[in-house]
Parts: sequence; C-alpha cells; structure tokens
Amino acid sequence: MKYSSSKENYLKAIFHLQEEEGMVTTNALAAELNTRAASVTDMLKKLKAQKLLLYEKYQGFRLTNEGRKVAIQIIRKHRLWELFLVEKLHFGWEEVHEIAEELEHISSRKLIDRLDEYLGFPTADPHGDPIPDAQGKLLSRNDISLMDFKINKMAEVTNISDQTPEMLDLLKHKNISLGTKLEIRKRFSVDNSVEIRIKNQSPVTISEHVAKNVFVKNVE
Amino acid sequence: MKYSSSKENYLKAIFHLQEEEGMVTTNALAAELNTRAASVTDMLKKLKAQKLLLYEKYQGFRLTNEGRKVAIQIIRKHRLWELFLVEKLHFGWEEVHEIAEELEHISSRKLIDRLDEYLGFPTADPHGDPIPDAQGKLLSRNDISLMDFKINKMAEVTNISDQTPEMLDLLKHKNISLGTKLEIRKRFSVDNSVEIRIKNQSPVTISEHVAKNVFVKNVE
DNA sequence: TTTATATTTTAGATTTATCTAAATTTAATT
DNA sequence: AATTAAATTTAGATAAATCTAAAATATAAA
Repeated sequence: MKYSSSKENYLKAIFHLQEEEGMVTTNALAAELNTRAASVTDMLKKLKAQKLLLYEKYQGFRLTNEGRKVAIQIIRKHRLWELFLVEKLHFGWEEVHEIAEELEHISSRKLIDRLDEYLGFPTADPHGDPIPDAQGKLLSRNDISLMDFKINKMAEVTNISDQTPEMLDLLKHKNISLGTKLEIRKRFSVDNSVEIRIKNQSPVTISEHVAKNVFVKNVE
Repeated sequence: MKYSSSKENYLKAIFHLQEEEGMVTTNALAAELNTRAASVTDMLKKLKAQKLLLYEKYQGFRLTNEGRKVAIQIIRKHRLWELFLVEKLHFGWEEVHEIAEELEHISSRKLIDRLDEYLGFPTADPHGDPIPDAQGKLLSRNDISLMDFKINKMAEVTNISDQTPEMLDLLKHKNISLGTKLEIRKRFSVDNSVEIRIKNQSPVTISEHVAKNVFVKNVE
C-alpha cells in the first residue's frame, strides 16, 4: 500500500510521540507537525478509515499494528538516508535531517533494501538512533539520558538529541562526541548540573539542559 | 524557487517534446503525461502566471528561459540519480527510470551537487543521455537514430530511447547493447527495415520501429 | 469558402490537505 | 456539583491538481 507523504508524516510523528511521551494528544501532534488541531482531527479520521489508527473521538488514539509497521518503514528510510548522506556524501550530521525528511517518502522498497546493503546493514544512524531492519525490527535503544545515569560508572555517548548548532558547538568545545567515554563525578542539586570526567581529562561541568540531551549507555 | 512535483513534471515533459518534436501541442503533452487536455490547459495557465512558459491560448506555447532552466535541473537530477542507482546500487538500467522519477523531485541543491561529485562528474546517464552540469549546460547529443544513419559506416550504439521490456528483450536477443559497434548493410524500402552487421557476427534485420529507437554515433 | 473535423479551452465538480471560527466535550477549580 | 477553562471536533472555506462535458477556435476537406 502507498500512502501520501502527509499521511506518512502523521504516522511517523504519532509513533515518535508514543515512544517518547507515552501518550499522544491532538494538540501535541499538531505542535509536532506545525499544523492546527483541526487539521489533525481531519487526518485522524482518514487514518482510522484506512485502519492505520485506532481512534474514537475525544477518547484518544493509537497506531494499529499496520500503522506502526508503516511508521517504522518510514523511520528506516529516514535513518538509512541520513547515514548515506553522512557516510557517502560527507554531509555534516547536523544538516542531513531536513534532506532525509524528503528522501524518506521515496517509495521503492527495493531501493531502500539496496541502500541498506550498500551501507553494510548498519544498525544506527549518524545520531546514534537505531535503524529498523528490513523486517521492521527496531532494536530498543538501551541508552539513557546523562541526567539519569548512575554516578561513578563509565558511560559511552550514543546519542545527542538536541542537534542545534549551539549545542554542537558547546559539545565540541567540551570534547564530547558520539563514542566519548566519560563518567559522572557529582550532581549539583541547586541547578541540576553535573560534573563529568572524560578519560584522562580534567573534569568539566555541564548544565541540566545539556545533560538531558546527551544519551549514554553502560560500558563495562 | 521551489515548484510542485506536478509543475516540474510538466516543465520536463515540455522540454523533452520541444527537443524531440520541435513543436509541442496540448494533446501531445496530455498524452506524454497520461492526463487530459483540459488538465494541461489548466496547468499551462499556472506556468504562464509564474513566468515559466510563454503561452497565448490557442496559439501554442514554449518555455521561457527560466522554465527551461528549471526543466534542465530536473533532468540533471533524474539522470544523476539513474546513474547512482546503476553504478552504486547495481540496479539494471531498465529498472531505474521509475525510481528516478521520484528522486528527481528532491529539492536540495547541495545534495545533487554532492551526488554529482560522488559519481565523478559524469557526462552521461546509463542510457547514454547527457547529464547537464551544475551550471545547467547540456551537451547536445551528437548521436542519431539508426534509421537515419549512413550505410556501410561503423556506428556505436549510444542510446536506446524505447526502454520497454519487450524492446530490451529483442535487443538482448540480437546482441545489441550500449557500446555495440555495427554497420548498416542494406535498407529495405518496403517496410523500412534495415539489415545490420555487428563485428564478426552474421547480419541481422531489424524493423523500422527498432531502428528508430536505437541511437548511434560515428566511429572512425 | 463553406462545412466538417480535430484541437483547445471553459465551466463546473471532485479529491486531498489545509485553514479559521464556532460548537462540543472533557478536565480542572472553586 | 456547578462553573470555568482547556482540549477536541465540526462546519464551512480555500488552494492545488485533477476530471467530464460542453463550448470555442483552428484546421482540413469538400
């Protein structure tokens, strides 16, 4: 089945909000898609009619299995294209999102499977997000915000969720990038800032905002 | 400026018909785009309003410089993507057209210039058609239909304009492909068929239809 | 050059995705 | 529990791209 770019964007946004926020509301979805609540309601009805969404008015909504499947395929395409742009065309990881927003709607299944193969069946995109495989299996990310990570344990940076140039500038300055190994030395409850230490470097402090947007995983 | 995929398709089709047929008519354009004459008229008005087309009703139409420029950029994108699909993702040249029809509407200029670089600034796509450069300069194809080629002179196949599976099947069977060197031995005026001979092979006859769709260039 | 035919254009609908403003329903607060 | 506020949905419009059927224009044939 083929769906319009607009429908695909709705499915993807619902999927993401479901994952991250648990609950999805009409308003949240409107904000995410830069549109109006009324437009969202219109589309929810269409998605329901196509059995991509379980929806009763005023009672909330969630993706059907089919809707979820479609959303995951879009995410797969988005992330594979992002990786292609960074790895093969040497784009910066901060500039690929927008282009991938367009590329993810190219429909050919064969194209995306070939691209996957060409890239060596990668498991994560340039931001560290997992790439669903051809069967739509999405490895759950076992990473966690630095904000929530335990103290005095070695962590490895797997993901930066805020990709603004300002954030990237700060991280570069502090020598933090994907793969950086560090540990939390101290938390300051006044402002929720944390002091971290990168291997063989002197400790630095990062703000709550930064800590919330840097994701790490355990390193034994 | 950004134009809808539909507008881009119209511009491209007008450009192609202009090149190949000299004159473009509303009906021819409708046929090319698998749409109705009335729809074409509607769009012609919109293109005129955007100064992409010179058009007076009932008096015919042609692209403005701007319209031509846009069309050439679409063609550049189409051909670069086709080459990418064949060279990097190992698609057969007969299966890439449809996918490139979608990819050609991705808007990022930087993307296409990077792709161009990645492919080594190629000058022709997998069908032998020239790829316009970043400045929109389109090398004129110096090839000619086998139908019109002179007799008893060595020719090299540069292009197959009818890409249907039936045509490709026939060409494969007769050992004709891009780069094949052959010469015309005889023309039969009854049915406009031509007898050709590929180097070191016994002569074969091809129909008018086939000869019209196989393009060749001179070989000294 | 008039008539017949073919081509092109207009008029009026339809579909998809949007919007604003008003109405409805649910949730929160006194 | 009644009222207010917030969230959601409906009603009615709009813009883009398309369509069919009818009208207008141009071209070809008698």
